[in-house]
Amino acid sequence: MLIVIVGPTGSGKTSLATTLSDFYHAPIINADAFQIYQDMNIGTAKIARSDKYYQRHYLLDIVEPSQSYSVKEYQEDFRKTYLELKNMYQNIIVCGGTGLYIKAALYDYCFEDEKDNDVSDLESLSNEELYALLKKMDSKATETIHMNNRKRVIRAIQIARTHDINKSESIDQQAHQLFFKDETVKFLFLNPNRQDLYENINTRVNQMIENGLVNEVKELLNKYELSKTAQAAIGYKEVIEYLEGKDTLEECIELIKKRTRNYAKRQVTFFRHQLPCLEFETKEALLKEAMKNE
RNA sequence: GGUUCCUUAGCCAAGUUGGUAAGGCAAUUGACUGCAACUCAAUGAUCAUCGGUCCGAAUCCGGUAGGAACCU
Repeated sequence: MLIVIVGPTGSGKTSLATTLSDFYHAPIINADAFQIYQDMNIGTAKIARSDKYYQRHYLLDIVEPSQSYSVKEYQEDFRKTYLELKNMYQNIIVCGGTGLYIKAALYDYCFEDEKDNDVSDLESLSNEELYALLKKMDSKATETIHMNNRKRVIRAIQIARTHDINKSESIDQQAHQLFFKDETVKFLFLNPNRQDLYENINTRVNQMIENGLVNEVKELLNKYELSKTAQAAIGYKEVIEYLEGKDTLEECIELIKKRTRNYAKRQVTFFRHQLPCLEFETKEALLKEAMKNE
């Protein structure tokens, strides 16, 4: 059985996963886009290396912050790890907050090899022009992508002109079913009451600062040239701006809190609608379901 | 005590010669197939309050409440 635990940041997924890991004697595969990175610990609320449970986690610290990483790589890494673990364990836990990664890993999303992905020629075009262009190359994609969503419009154009089939066709070819067909998958969604969640996020950010987030970022900057993806992490990009003198520490902290709250909200929407989850407001309720029958 | 000024959605804030209120942030809801801790969309006020002038007032006049500055 595959037990997938999802929830917004600060909901308490990690401790849940630990409890279930004990109960089922199961390893935990990380499904968090930034815990993938080495040396990004405090800001991603990653379990400590010194923690006795650390060894049970997979796909933590597998990439250097100087490298970029994306869904495609995650899909590959996940599936490889899953197949290896499957030989040794009856149950496996997946735990994380990156909905897209989970969906791509578990469903039959299909990513082709990327060829020439230079889109600099598109950058000067207006949203309208881009949209018109996409309409010609993949008019169906136009139905689901909003004109103002530049990033997605450009990506769809890029797919259409570098691959044999465009984005819509690729999606239509998929069966939209679980990739590992003989596996039972349980999606459990921990969704605490909003107010509690936000309060928890606020105090957690304060703790990160107390635990030395600023220092972690300094060391990170010394050691690596951060990749575009690694730089995008909430908590890191804000501290970088603070270190550059663009913000006071106070403003920086408030910004991290705000962005984290916004992010948590988006996560909730994703889990609610994009994955077939059973939703629970408390850890206890979720555990009860997770430990049922077996 | 006196003079002047201010009061627009949870917060910041536009509002032109009076013709039924820009925008930003937050919040809520939603989208989501290669940067996803990303990117994007939708949703709210009758303008402190009472009264007056006017066909019509957030915009003009007066009272009340709250606030700011200066003066004594």
